This record gives sequence, C-alpha cells and structure tokens, in this order.
Amino acid sequence: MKALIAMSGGVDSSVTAQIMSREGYECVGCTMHLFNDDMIGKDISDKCGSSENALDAKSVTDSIGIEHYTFHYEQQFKNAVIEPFVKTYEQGYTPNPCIECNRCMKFGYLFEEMKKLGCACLATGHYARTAYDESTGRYLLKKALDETKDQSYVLYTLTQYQLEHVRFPLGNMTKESTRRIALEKGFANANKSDSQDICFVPDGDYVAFMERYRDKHYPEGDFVDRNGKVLGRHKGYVHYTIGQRKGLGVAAGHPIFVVDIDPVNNRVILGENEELFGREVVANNINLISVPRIEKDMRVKAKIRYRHKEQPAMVTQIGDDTIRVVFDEPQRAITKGQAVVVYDGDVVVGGGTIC
RNA sequence: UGGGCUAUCGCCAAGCGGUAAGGCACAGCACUUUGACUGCUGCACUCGCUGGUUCGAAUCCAGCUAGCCCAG
Repeated sequence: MKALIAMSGGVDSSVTAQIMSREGYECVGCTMHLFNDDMIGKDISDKCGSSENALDAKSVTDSIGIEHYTFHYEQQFKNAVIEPFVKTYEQGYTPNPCIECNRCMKFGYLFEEMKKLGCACLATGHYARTAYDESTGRYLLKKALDETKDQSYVLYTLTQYQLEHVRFPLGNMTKESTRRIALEKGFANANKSDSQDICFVPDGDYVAFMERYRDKHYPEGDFVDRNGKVLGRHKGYVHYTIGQRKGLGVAAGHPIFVVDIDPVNNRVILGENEELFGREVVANNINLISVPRIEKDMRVKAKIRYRHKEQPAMVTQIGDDTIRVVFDEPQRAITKGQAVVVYDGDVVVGGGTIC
C-alpha cells in the first residue's frame, strides 16, 4: 500500500517516514515549499517550509531509500494562511496560523497530492491518534499517548474523510523515543531542535512581517484604561493580544495587561489581571468530529489555546456553525481568533474559532 | 519677590547616622509547532549639585540648582 509522508525536514516527520516504511508501506516523502526568502525578508534556513528543510527531508528519504517530492505551494500558502493571519490581526484578533496551515495545506492540498499519487493515506509527524468508533461509524481524533506532546488541539479541523486517510505513527510515542529512532538511523537532523514560533516569521517579529507584506505601517495610538484615560502610547494595535503584559512599556506600579483591543479607534485598553477572566466562550466556523452534531449539552474538557491545560466545561451547540462553551471556572484571556477545542476524555469532540 | 514643601534606577517608591528594600518597565534564558501567560536570572560602588560635621551620611548642617504649593 502506498503512503504519502509529509516531511518538514524535522525529526518527527523523518521518523514518521521511517516507521511507515518499516511497517511495509510503499512510501513517498514530500515537502511543501511554502514561502520564499524574499517574502520573509530574513534568513529562514532552519524553518519549516523553507528550501533548506526540503534538503534535510531529502537526505532522510535518501537514507531510507524512498522517493521525495517537493511541492510548491507559495501562492496557496499565501492565500490560505498568510492572508487570513494578517487579516485577523487587523481585526484586532489573534490568529493561530498553525491550525489554518493544517486545515488547508497539510490536510488540504497535500491530500489532493496523496490521491493524485495513488496513495492510500497521508502520514504526518503529529503527536495525536486516530480511531474508528464502531458504534457510531465515525472516525475519531484522540490525544497523543504522551500528553505533554499532544497536538490534537491544532488538528481539530480534520474531517471524517481526512481522519480516515491520515496516519499519525508518533501518536503513541514519546519525544524521546522518536529522537532515539532518528539517532539510531543516523538521520542528519536527529539533533535538530523542535520547531517553534510562526514558521514564516522566523525572527518572531510578526508585525514587521505584516508591514512588509502589506507594504504599510500600522500607526501608533493610545493605551487607555476602561474610562478612556490615556496611559501611554502603543506601537500599533496589531502588536498586542489579550492578556499580554510584556512589551507595553507602561509602568503602572503593578502588572498591567491588555484587556481589549479597539481597532476602529486604534486604541488598546489596559486593565487588571482579574478583568481577563471569563467563563463563556462562543466559537464559530466549527468542526465536529466525534459526533455530527451536539444534540444536548455535553460535559467536556476544553482548551482555549494550544498550551492551555484543558478545563471542565459544558458545551452547547447554538447554531449550525456555532458552539458555546461555559467553563466551570473562569478562564484567563479568552481571545478572539484563537480556537476552543473540546474533549471527551481522550477524544476530540470538535472545536471552533473563538468569536 | 516673600513663606512652605520636595529632590533616591526609565516610572513609582522604601530608607530617618552604619555602609542603597520592593513594585512596574526593560534585557536574557527556560517553557512552546500560534500570539500570550508563567518561571528563573540580570538591572543605582550610588541617593539634584557643592562644601561641612562624623570613625562612618541617602540619612545631620550650610549654600546653590530645579520643581511644586501658598502669598503677591
């Protein structure tokens, strides 16, 4: 059986290819080329989606002895990930580009390639698991066995069809065992550090990226408190996110945080930490996995950001494309643009974009 | 111009004769396939300036400078 392996050039996806190959799949490795250096304007040599990584991936496929393709998706990536990313910030929200990238690139365009190449499945290096629920006839997305590396949060957009055809060989492994395999196999990238930051913003300065991309400067404005009292000047509202403390440059005598962003008036509202807590989250653009629809209130655990520790909550479907999650305890910095993902034990029920 | 008050790190602020707390901001690191949060570390050989008293002063005294308040 033929399998397409999505390879970023990192350790995880390399080991994924190794495991799939060892399991007897006829593997084809591939790497997506997502952006060009001139677009980034910086050295991106060690980042996902760059040319350098395609070479790392190629060295691994060579050592395993499988084919390797590079797909050029610069335009698709720009339309599907970068543009929405920039637009979301401009709306005063905070995007999670990894989720869009998974939805549109890895499980969108790459899925098309999988079919074109006659592959039965696509394997990626995500730490998550899939399963089939006999009783409901639905494919499930489950947390990784190693919960500290679990990435199911960024995969909540997967459809039944995608779940049926995706493989996550690392889902029941620990990071240590993955790295050990890479070392045993002598992969060139065995000791490469984990990826982090936004792949197309390698220096972390996403605003500088946005200004290059838009060829404009986001104007400065006022920091104000709830009463409109000016507390200082901000560098442009797109620099900030709800709950942010660092980088404000406002010495209030005590820690002060971004509690709201007003893009229309180019104002950033500052306030106390306590003001950041809320119990209710409404999300749209939802994707449900374990059930076709949430018929009645469900007791769940939910996460409102990637590194959020899941919290007990009640989820209700309040529209065809909308859910409401009410946490037992108030959660800090519920941020529009981020995703809320709900879990029933190890199983991802679904998720949506906080609005 | 008379009277009073205050001058300590970028901001706020302890200190009251014994050899510069703390908070905020800032920087670095850790954490991390988003942005944040968080944690750890660092951050005034010096207390507006100049003299004086004292074994020893940011702390007492004098003058100067600056700012604030009251008076005019």
